Amino acid sequence: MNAEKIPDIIIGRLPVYLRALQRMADNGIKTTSSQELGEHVGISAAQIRKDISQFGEFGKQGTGYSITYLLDKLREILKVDRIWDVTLVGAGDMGHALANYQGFQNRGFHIVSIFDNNKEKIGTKIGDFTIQDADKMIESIKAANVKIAMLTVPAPAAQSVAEKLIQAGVRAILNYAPISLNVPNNVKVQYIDPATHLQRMTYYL
Amino acid sequence: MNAEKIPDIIIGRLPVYLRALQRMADNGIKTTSSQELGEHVGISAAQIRKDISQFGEFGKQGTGYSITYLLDKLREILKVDRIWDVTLVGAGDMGHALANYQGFQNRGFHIVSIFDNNKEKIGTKIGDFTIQDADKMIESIKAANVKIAMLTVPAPAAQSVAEKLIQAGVRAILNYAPISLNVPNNVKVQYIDPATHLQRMTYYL
DNA sequence: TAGATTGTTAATCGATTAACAATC
DNA sequence: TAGATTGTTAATCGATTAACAATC
Repeated sequence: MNAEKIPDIIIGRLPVYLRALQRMADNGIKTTSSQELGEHVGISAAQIRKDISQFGEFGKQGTGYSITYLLDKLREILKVDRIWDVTLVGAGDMGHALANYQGFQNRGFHIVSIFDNNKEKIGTKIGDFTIQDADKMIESIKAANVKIAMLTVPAPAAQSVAEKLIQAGVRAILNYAPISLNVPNNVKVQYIDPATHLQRMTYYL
Repeated sequence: MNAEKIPDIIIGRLPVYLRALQRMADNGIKTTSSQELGEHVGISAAQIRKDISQFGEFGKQGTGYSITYLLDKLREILKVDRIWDVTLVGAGDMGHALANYQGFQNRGFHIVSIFDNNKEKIGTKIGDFTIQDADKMIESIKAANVKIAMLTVPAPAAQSVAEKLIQAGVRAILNYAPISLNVPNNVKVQYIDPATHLQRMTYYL
């Protein structure tokens, strides 16, 4: 792997490649080309080759890329060649949906705890999980050394909960609350807000 | 408004500005500056001024932007100064969460129908909605002239459902299925895949 | 060998930032 | 008037594309 700094925009495309390759592998395909992969993900072949070549020479002239080999490499680069523990804060509808989501396990993630501050929810179960008291969140996350959180609390609570998560050692937050979070440089945030995503499309209608 | 083509990357930031401004307005704030707004959303003041100025001169030197005026203008530009009908396809956990989501109404969207192909779900209710038979989807969407869909079906079904939606006149798809969709140029897609979003952050951990 | 496709370079294209005159 | 902040220009920075030698 290259020691130079890799632009964030490239890192952002790798999971898309990974997902498409995983799907090809599931379909029993052994080999692909930058051309073919590009058609699947809607990105130019040149860009895919350039992105991948930032990390090494993973292809072969004339034949393209071995899918399983490239999958291994991409997983290694993205550090999803392991299973990350994830905590979920906010046991509303969205929290329930994420807790029941089957797509995490084989993509590198495993939910280990769920927190809420609603006294009526605390102690009840979602699937195998017992909803825990948000007051115990910091110590519990610290003790379990969890670095990733999904945040599905109401917008007015999101910033203060995020600060507690960071205090507890969390370094990556998937934020479902419809609000921009203020976090230090060493903490990453990804935003999922359906209304915002829809508003990115209405302009073109 | 300017007649030149506005880059997609700028359009993508406007909903973020809109959301932050809406929040300021809710807090009773009347005026803001590019500097202040930038601190809220994590974008440089220069970029915010440049983005906004693509569409007109909405600020005043010395005082900044009137929040309600800028809100109106951004809503107009993004075409969310109206309510868009949205259909929801896939009545799983994620579909339920979206159906119950309270955040659409005051941001320009209104769910009008829910479809699924599971015979046991068809006819049952989610909130006020009766789940409809996916076999009736095309004609129903056509008749109602719905242009926006949220897709929460399993990955293997997503492409073929998307094609039916497009055939029915849908031009914007919010895709929750973990797969890249192949669509014509006149159709917009936004992707929400929690695992992909998480994988964009693990690289940095 | 002939054909295919990579990895990489150079050229192009586009986005961001810095700076400041204009002006409220 | 003095101070603040916009809108815009020019400079910088970064990303994408086209092209092709290398090579499987």
